[in-house]
Amino acid sequence: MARTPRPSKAADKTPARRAADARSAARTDPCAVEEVDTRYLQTLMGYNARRAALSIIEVFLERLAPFGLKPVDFSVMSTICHNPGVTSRQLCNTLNLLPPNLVGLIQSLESRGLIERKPHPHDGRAVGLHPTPKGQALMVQAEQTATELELEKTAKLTPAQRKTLLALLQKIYL
Amino acid sequence: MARTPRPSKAADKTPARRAADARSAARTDPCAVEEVDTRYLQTLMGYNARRAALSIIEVFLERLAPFGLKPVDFSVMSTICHNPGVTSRQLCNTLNLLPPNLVGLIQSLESRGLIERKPHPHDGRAVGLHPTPKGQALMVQAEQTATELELEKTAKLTPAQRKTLLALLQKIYL
DNA sequence: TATTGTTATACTCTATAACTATA
DNA sequence: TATAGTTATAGAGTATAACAATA
Repeated sequence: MARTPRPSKAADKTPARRAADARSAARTDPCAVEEVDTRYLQTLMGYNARRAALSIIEVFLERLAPFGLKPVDFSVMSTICHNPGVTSRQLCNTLNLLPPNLVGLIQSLESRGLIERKPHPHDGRAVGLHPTPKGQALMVQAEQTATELELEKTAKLTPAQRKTLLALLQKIYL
Repeated sequence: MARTPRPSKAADKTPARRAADARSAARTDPCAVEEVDTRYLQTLMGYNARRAALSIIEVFLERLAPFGLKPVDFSVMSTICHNPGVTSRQLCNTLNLLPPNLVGLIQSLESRGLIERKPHPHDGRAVGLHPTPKGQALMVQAEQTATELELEKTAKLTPAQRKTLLALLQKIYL
């Protein structure tokens, strides 16, 4: 998954120096690139948010594999545990999932004995999703594992920076 | 892609009304969930970064569609334009892509006349990738469009907050 | 008529193994 | 032997259309 990019050697060159290199290269060596300049992409929030998310998800997949949970499974199970009786439709709206893609996931969680489906008290069309004791026990461990790896992946941030980052990201998608 | 969550019918209930419903539900209706609690997920950087990234990418796909560019195409073309002569391997290392997935992408960009492949001056195995004038002209417009939509999607942030957010995200994945 | 949940299905994205040509 | 690029392919993730049951 992660191809570790190695540190750039010329990252501390000034723009002027870099331009001069490019001009001189244009004479003797018009094609070779020493260091890849990604300064423009790094000004884009979408690019940076995606790279950061994938960097965390990569470790998430490894650490949560023993629980048989991928990111979407995890978010669904966590939401069911914190909201017993929630419906599929509510999960879709909350987690930005599509109903057809949730069907197999719910069936899988049910067949593993992690959740139960009960009739909804007010709406005969809907089905309430409830965690089983087994599911709850699993998620206590899974959430702890997730929280731990998150702290590792954000180790370069102070607690205040971490809190700031969470709040600013929510300003984008909420 | 974007499931525009349509406004829920109960979304305009007052907090007081909502709380009253919840209390009454707690007695007579133990299974129905009024509001979905996502406070735990919101403490996870991976969750928030992914949601923010997808929120931006959703608009990115719409706005960049006229240019025939998806996020990865865009990042590859942008990197080629800012680094004429860059190789596929360098693109993979820089953008965290896998070589086999880049092959078809490069061929597509070449067949569209946006880039040219030239022999690498020092390494007979490698191929230098160069933007054509057509490709450069396209990317000037595409980057401007991307920058504009990014500013829209981060409109709730002050310029200082935006700068902070970019720097903190890079602390995670770089 | 609108909504919940479902089925079937297609499309995109990403990942792995193996090959070639060159260093 | 190691690396750049490629081929073929498999798997996961995400998308749309249409249907049955209920409101």
